[in-house]
Amino acid sequence: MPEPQPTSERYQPQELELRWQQRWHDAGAARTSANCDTRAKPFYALSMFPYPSGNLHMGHVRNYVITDVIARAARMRGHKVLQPMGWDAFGLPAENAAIERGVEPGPWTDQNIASMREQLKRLGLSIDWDREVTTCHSDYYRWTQWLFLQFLEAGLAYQKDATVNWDPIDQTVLANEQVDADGRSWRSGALVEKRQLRQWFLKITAYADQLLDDLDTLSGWPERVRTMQANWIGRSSGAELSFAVVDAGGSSTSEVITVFTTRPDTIFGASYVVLAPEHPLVARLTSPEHQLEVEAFVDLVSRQSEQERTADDKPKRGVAIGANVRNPANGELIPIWIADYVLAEYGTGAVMGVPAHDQRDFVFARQYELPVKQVIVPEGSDEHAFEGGAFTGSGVLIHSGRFDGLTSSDAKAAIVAAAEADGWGQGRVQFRLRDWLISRQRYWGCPIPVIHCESCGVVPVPAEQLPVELPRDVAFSGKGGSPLAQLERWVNVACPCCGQPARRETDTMDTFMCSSWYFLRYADPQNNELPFSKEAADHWLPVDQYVGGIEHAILHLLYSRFFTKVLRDRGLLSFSEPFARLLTQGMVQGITYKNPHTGQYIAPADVADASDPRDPVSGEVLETFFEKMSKSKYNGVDPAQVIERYGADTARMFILFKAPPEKDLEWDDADVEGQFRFLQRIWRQAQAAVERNLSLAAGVPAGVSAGNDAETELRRAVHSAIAAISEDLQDPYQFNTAIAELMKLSNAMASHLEGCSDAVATEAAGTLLVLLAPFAPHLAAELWQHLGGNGSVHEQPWPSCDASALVRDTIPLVIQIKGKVRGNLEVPADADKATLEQLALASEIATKWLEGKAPSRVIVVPGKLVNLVP
RNA sequence: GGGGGCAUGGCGAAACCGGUAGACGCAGCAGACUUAAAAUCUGCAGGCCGCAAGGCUGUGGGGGUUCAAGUCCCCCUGCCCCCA
Repeated sequence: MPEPQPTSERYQPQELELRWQQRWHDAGAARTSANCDTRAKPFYALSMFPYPSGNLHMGHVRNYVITDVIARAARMRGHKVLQPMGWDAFGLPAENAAIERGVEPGPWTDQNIASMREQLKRLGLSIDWDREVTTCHSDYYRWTQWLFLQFLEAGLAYQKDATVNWDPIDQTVLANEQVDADGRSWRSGALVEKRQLRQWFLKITAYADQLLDDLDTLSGWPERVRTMQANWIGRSSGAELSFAVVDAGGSSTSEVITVFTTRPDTIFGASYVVLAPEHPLVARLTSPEHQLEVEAFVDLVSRQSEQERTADDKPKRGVAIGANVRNPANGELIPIWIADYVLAEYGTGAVMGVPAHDQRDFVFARQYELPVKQVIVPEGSDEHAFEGGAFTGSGVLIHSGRFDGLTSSDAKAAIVAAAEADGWGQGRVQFRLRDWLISRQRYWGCPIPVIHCESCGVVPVPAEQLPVELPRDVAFSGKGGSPLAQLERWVNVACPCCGQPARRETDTMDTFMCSSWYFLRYADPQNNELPFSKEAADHWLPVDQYVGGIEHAILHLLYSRFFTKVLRDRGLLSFSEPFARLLTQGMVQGITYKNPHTGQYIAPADVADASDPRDPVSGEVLETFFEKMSKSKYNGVDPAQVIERYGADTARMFILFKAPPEKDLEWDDADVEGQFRFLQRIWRQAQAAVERNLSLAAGVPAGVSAGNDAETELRRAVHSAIAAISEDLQDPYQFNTAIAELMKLSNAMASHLEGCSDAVATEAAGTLLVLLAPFAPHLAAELWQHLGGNGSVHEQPWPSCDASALVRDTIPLVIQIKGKVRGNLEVPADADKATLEQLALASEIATKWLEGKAPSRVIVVPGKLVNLVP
């Protein structure tokens, strides 16, 4: 047994970290008001707030550690920083716990929050907990309701019938994610039915153009997130064209089918028209002899999901309804069909079938032997052969009357113009984006604050009566619809308008509503008059850096952008985009073992030899790979255990060093160990400095100069570390290389410290701690104190690079012969081109490789290389 | 099928604006210290040939531009993500 060393001589992260966390808490170090220097520029660092499951996992840790490093670095650079935290606390898990275990959602959630908050605090994050928000507390959701009423007043919230997933056994509505791939309820196992129910929507489509166009202003967002949003919004320009319905005798009726198409240039190729089975005209136009067949088909389709209906690899099915339309372009009579691949919600719920130039129409036409009429040929080529499918590209029109010979794009304009002139169509922009369905038939959500009155209709709950609180003591059976709807004492209420008996709305809101504005509440969390004051919001927002998972790249970010624009138009804000910069961090993956034959996942603890992983039962060789940590794969690593063993600083350093932030990160215990060793090494180096009586009482010394080689080398290491880390902490964030630079500095200290003056050694040690502070805040603070540092290391100004320390007298000049490196030449750093050329030509390398001949060409890159081309 | 991304040692990765590929770390090997081990320290390390000096080769594959390509352009393969 080795002698236990005195405490101060050993790195004991657990004790030290708890001590500093307590001290920071007592001093209010992370409170925004505490660093509220009015001259300082505000910086808002935001992590996506978590659902309080009760368990902190590594994905959270990565997210918050990244944000914390950014926040701490910003503080040291003189910003006043807002780094808040909160809880996205409504949602299904709490309600499921209520159904399964009879615990009330509210207290259950609060307990989870309490335990997760403690786990979070152990990470040493500089979060201002005074600004914590919890979406399921009425002092928050009161304002979610208030904001809903803003949407209602603006005409942006409305009700309409929509299809929901209905569980016929539990008599309840299911969310899409509660329906499995076979279309069965996750709970009852019943085949889920489609039902029409009156639901609340927000009119996000009214902002589709802005949401799309403003993506171009988000230069601080990853390109791929912007692309995903643009695709989701899906703006396409085309035309609505009207086809008059023709009766059995061949004369036009008053009915008209309007189709949406992005290819008006192909209208002469239309050989039929397809309605969505749900289209309102279907019932009216179906001929008596097709009645039975059509009804059966509509019924069949109603049981399919949208994905099944539109998937490319599924056969397209349909039936004719026994009526015809006249093609307005050429007067031809073509039949009306209904088919599963046409959706009622998209466009007009009707399309023209052009089999020659649309792949789905082509498949459909082949199946039902409908004519394929080619009207576009590829430019400069013969007619297209249709064995492989439709020709969907642009080309030149044929068989299109007076439009023959036009290119597709000219023809689109010409045909739309003709349609507009003759009254059978018009140009139109179509979006893929649909209005946002916010109704949930659930208890554990924010109640929609309206009252339904027989005489007054939909009446908003007056603002002064907010919040509409969720009732307590509710029975959760999981059956019979929303628990709120079954609670007569809560539902029955007097109409605020006329005082007559009325009924509360029993739907609650989609939790995305709560998370679409939480970042605004952080700016002004205690406000009792408004969700936030305009001054506070405009002061802190837009968020300078938002950090979170790519899984929110579409919905959460789109809804938040939508809220921001609506609130701007209501005069509540004066900016248009909530998040100036966005970092989407990669997943944390764990090592995963799987038996390739049985498909079973094996826990790493059951694998005896990691270098030859085998099934503990059968001895079969296992597949080894990295996958997102999850319980079912037994590949999770518990942050609490890592912190207990190595401390939060090691966990932070490992996560930041192992991979660049936006890439997936493979958890590796050996690398964690490596980081721990690195921090221990810094500890020892600092102890050596203490023993040498170095002191940081006067801060990191300035104006230090080098007198010998060791000092020159060390100062160069110090200042190139400052330059590199400063760079790595700026927009493309590269925490992994920043930590590599810290390691290089530590290595340089190990090699040169002995030969250095106290001044140079102190500069190096002090700078290392200051640069380390954002990454390993506890250790940096501790060692700063050991060295007698004045104040907190976290309040030190970010160091600036002394360019003179980087200057070299000589540099190694690379000599290339015809682009291949053949050697180095030590040359004066300031030598000009001509000198470099002479030195290179005179070198042994040149003599050897040019064999005495003069080069035909010489390229000189000063400071780098000379390339001699024979 | 459409859109986007990625591909570099045994592994994670680095490489500014085209200018010495593999920084930094993990794993590994050798040495020092130790009775021994651990820890620590020092050194080696893409591959091939060679005792060595040195040479050849090398960033998924093929082609191109250039004095010079991991980096730019074209084609192909594989993997991942999003949308259908």
